[in-house]
Amino acid sequence: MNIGQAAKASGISEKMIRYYESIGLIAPVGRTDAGYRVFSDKDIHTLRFIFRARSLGFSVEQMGNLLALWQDRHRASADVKAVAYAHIEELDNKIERLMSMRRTLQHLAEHCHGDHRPDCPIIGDLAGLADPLDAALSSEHPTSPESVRDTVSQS
Amino acid sequence: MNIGQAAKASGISEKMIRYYESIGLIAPVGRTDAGYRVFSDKDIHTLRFIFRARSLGFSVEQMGNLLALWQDRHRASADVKAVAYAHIEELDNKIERLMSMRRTLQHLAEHCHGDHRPDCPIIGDLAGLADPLDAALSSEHPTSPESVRDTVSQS
DNA sequence: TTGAAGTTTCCTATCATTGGAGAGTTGAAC
DNA sequence: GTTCAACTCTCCAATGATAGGAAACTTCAA
Repeated sequence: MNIGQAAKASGISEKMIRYYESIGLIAPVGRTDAGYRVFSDKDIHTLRFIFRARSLGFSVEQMGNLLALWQDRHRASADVKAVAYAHIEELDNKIERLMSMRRTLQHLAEHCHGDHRPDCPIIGDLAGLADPLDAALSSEHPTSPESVRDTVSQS
Repeated sequence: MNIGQAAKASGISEKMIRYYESIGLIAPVGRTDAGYRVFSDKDIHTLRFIFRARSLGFSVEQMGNLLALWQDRHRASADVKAVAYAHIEELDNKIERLMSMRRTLQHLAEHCHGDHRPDCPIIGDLAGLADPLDAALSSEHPTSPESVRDTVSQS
């Protein structure tokens, strides 16, 4: 099997297959006399393993660990589980960070008129107004850099 | 104000301030005769704006748009709102992708014995078994590359 | 005057991935 | 047999946001 077929069969691009080989995530595969890579069924299977692990968000380093565990007949499932839970925790952290951003932004956006007027609590928050919602709802002037700077330097 | 003080006051590292200047996100600031950057109150305020936008997950490009809107006294709040909602959608996509990974991984991990035995539905799933949970729960042999390959090539 | 701390620019690296250039190989049609 | 398209090879560069370091220069206080 050539690299093109291997890419199609595994879901991993040719570029990435070469890359994974270059960084040692996968062992160097066979070569023809002309230097073309030759992929065995086992190689393809390893690539599919990587494809699935990647789609679960595992990093290259974690995939290396998982591959090692996969190839270890005497592994303890507890070790695999530990890698999985460590990754779940990472995912949780990322999710929480994104959801926190989302909450803040949603809250600000909900209170933005969204019309032709310049006043906007979103800009107000970014500009660092103490209470961007109130400011936007009550102020008569837009929250542009100059006006904000004035406000700030006056305080 | 020197760059060190500006970094402390804004929460953005010196490195990143220079970077933001180099890519044109912020205009070049003043310089002393010796070439040291000099930050005005307004510059600091812009940096804080960027700091807050970044902490809400906006990309450099989006921050450029937001800065332009901020500096535009005649902006329509609808434009700001549109940028915000576009970003919320991006956040939603990222969150959903991560949560999907989390769900799958959690499901697999819950069914992993987590003991000294090698059988593990997590590895089984990565290896591409049709039903990794069943396979892991019922098989007598670990799901190592060779055994999987045999299984696959037999099918 | 000296020395530490601050600043400058420039180069490098990260992570995972994509793109391209230039050279060589394969395989099928003519 | 030649030709031509499709494929593959290696190497180099770029992405986006950030960090680290080197070498040279400036500032400021002791």
